[in-house]
Amino acid sequence: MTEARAVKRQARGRQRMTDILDAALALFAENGYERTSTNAIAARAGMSPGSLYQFFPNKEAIAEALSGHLVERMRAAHGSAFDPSRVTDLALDELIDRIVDPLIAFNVAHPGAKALLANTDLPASSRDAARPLHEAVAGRVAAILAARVPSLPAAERDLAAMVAVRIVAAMMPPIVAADGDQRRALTAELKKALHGYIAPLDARR
Amino acid sequence: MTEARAVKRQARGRQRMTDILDAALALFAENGYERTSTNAIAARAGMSPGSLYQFFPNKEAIAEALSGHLVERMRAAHGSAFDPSRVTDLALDELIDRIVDPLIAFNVAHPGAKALLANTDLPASSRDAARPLHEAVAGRVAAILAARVPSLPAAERDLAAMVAVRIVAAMMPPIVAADGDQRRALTAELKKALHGYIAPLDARR
Amino acid sequence: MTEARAVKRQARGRQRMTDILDAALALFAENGYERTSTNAIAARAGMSPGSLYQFFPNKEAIAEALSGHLVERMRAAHGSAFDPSRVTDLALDELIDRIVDPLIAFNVAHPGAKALLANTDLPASSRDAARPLHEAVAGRVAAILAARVPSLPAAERDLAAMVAVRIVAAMMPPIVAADGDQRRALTAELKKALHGYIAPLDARR
Amino acid sequence: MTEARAVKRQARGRQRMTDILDAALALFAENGYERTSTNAIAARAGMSPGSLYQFFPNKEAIAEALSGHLVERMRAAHGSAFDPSRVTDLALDELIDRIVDPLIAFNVAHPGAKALLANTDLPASSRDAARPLHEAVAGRVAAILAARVPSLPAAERDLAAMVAVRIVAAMMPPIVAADGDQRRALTAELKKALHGYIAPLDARR
DNA sequence: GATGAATGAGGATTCATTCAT
DNA sequence: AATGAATGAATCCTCATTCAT
Repeated sequence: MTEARAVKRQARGRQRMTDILDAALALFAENGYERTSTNAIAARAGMSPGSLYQFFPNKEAIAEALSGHLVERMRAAHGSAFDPSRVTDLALDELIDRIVDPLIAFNVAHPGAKALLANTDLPASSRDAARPLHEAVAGRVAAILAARVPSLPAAERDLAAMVAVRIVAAMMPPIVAADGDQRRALTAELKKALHGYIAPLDARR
Repeated sequence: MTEARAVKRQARGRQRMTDILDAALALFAENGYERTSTNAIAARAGMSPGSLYQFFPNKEAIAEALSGHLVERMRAAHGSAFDPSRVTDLALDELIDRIVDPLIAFNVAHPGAKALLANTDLPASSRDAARPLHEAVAGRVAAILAARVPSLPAAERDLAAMVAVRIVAAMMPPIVAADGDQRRALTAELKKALHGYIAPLDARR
Repeated sequence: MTEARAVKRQARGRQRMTDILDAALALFAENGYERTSTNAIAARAGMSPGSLYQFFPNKEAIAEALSGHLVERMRAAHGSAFDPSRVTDLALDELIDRIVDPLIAFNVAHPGAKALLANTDLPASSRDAARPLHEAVAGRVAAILAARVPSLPAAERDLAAMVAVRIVAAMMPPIVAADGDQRRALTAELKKALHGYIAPLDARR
Repeated sequence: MTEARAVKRQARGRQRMTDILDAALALFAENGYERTSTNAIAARAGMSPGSLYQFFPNKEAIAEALSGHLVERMRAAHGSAFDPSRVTDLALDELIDRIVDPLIAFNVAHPGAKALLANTDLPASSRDAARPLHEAVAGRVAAILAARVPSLPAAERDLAAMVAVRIVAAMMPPIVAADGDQRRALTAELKKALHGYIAPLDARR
């Protein structure tokens, strides 16, 4: 069947795209965006440069797609980790655990991610590769705040969510780089910081 | 006088070095380290490529010197801003104001600084261009904490200082980018976050 | 056929390498190694600078390959020119003719060769580009001497071969530069010089 | 006195020129002509680049002057070494000793000389930097031959002188590079070669 | 005369991208 | 669709030479 073949082709195409993104993630993390050549990405992905350009029109597009890909994966990892409807039942510390722990787990699992996402070393267009991700997480946090403190004005709430996310992002690199007790200690500090910042708001409910 | 001439020459040399660093700061901030060519730096600094290389042996050295330069300037801006001996007399909020406000003023005055200093986009050697700066500030913060809460174990204190500095650094880009009310609002949030994190420690004194 | 294509590709690759070496030989001979730019080599070879670097990792490698190439070609030209087993039957003058004439023919055919091979103007690594060639020829000469004068101690024989080769090399530039009667006259002198040097040794057999 | 001052100035000028040539000789010998920068020559000569250009209009002129300088020095070294009027009284071997030994002594004393003089690594114009020197020595040899074998046609005699000089030049590098027994052995071979070549001519007297 | 800072053209090399096969 | 050879603009850096002091 022509259709079956088309399906297979598409599947194969998706796989090759994923290969490219995986290769790019690894190489960007190792050497940075600029110091990674498209030829190197193609080679690591097991294809020719020409093939790579059948999936992405240029290097920048790879960075953009990669960041989108990571956002999705992180969203997935995070979203499934706790039940948003029960958010109001939880103690603040418990809530923070449920938000922060999966984020850390994800970043530990994809150590390249932070390198890419925290990065200024990107062409202007994808400079804020991290933004969609930040916004995705901030949106969740804002939603949670809205649920817990319905009286909080939207502007205040969104601002607080943004700040919280920035604090998390700021602590992520040393957390990922550390391990064992070090990582636990840093994680504890991050949670203290979040608690200190959010508790006054949370108290208003 | 030969001596007078030597003095003038040196002054001119220093000026040209500063021109280079200014040009580099501007261009690194605009386009990142890798996307900035040494020829472009020379042109922006009003000199030929050859002249630039009379002051710096290579591109990397420019980045390093620039980061050192910024660290010094920031240290100066910050250090002179308040009297460390009176640190124990101040209310925590007052203290936070005195630490944070000059940092923000400096970063606003040198909008390139954060781009460079927060940056991963640097050759390995100067990769952590920001570290000396972070450490300088963290050191000050740790000293202040030590003065205010002598009972605090050194390790705990240094960790807290590091976290505080990271929170400040994390909030700097949007603060610098914003202005007017926006900037004031963001600054207020930063201070709330610092307060929330530090108050429990500060209470132990 | 994939195989046919691969074969064709390889042939093309070899041709392009030869083009590069030919261009380099011509330009090195005209202007010397240092004054020859890789871009000029590429242009003369009818390709872009980038292509050149697909065949050689750097300029030095071109010089090395070129010298190897010339050595091989000269060895071929020389080696096939007379039958080594009959060496003992020949009169000395006849022998000298059979050695010298093909060397001259080769150098006349590749006027760049001497320029490159006699050359000190080379990066240290290929500085003695001429050595393998000298050694190749000296080795042949030594073998011939060994065959003709078995009683000759090896050290003496090798030394004599080296000297003979140096005499030949020393006379090559004017011989190549001259032509007609001039060249014949110079060639005759070279042969006289070789005869005068070797005859006493040869007499010992 | 103005005149005394002028004399002193000139002496000083000559000294500085000599300094430049010495520096150039050393550096050319170490790194070759192209890899030696005029700035390096000036520095080694203890002056500024600007001053160097008061004595020589460009780099090439330094090479040319250097070669002229060496020719003169070699001529001096050689010329004073034996009495040309007694040339006919000497045995051939004795004659060869008296010609060759001072040449070797000179080259050993100025190891840079051969590097420069044998060199193809020079801009076209001074490419044959060695020619004047070769010609100077060849002229002496021709004169000696003329004195010993008056019947020898001029053309034949000049050709023989040229060949003899080339043989000497060809053996000079290994002789200079060797030392002790090695050098003695190589020198002996050189003399054998000269003897073998010249004896038939010399016999005609 | 001397200085040495300044110049800027030029050179080796890399790499994002294209295109003939 | 895939390949990988080919491209050539762009990069960092050097150095012969000039010129204001």
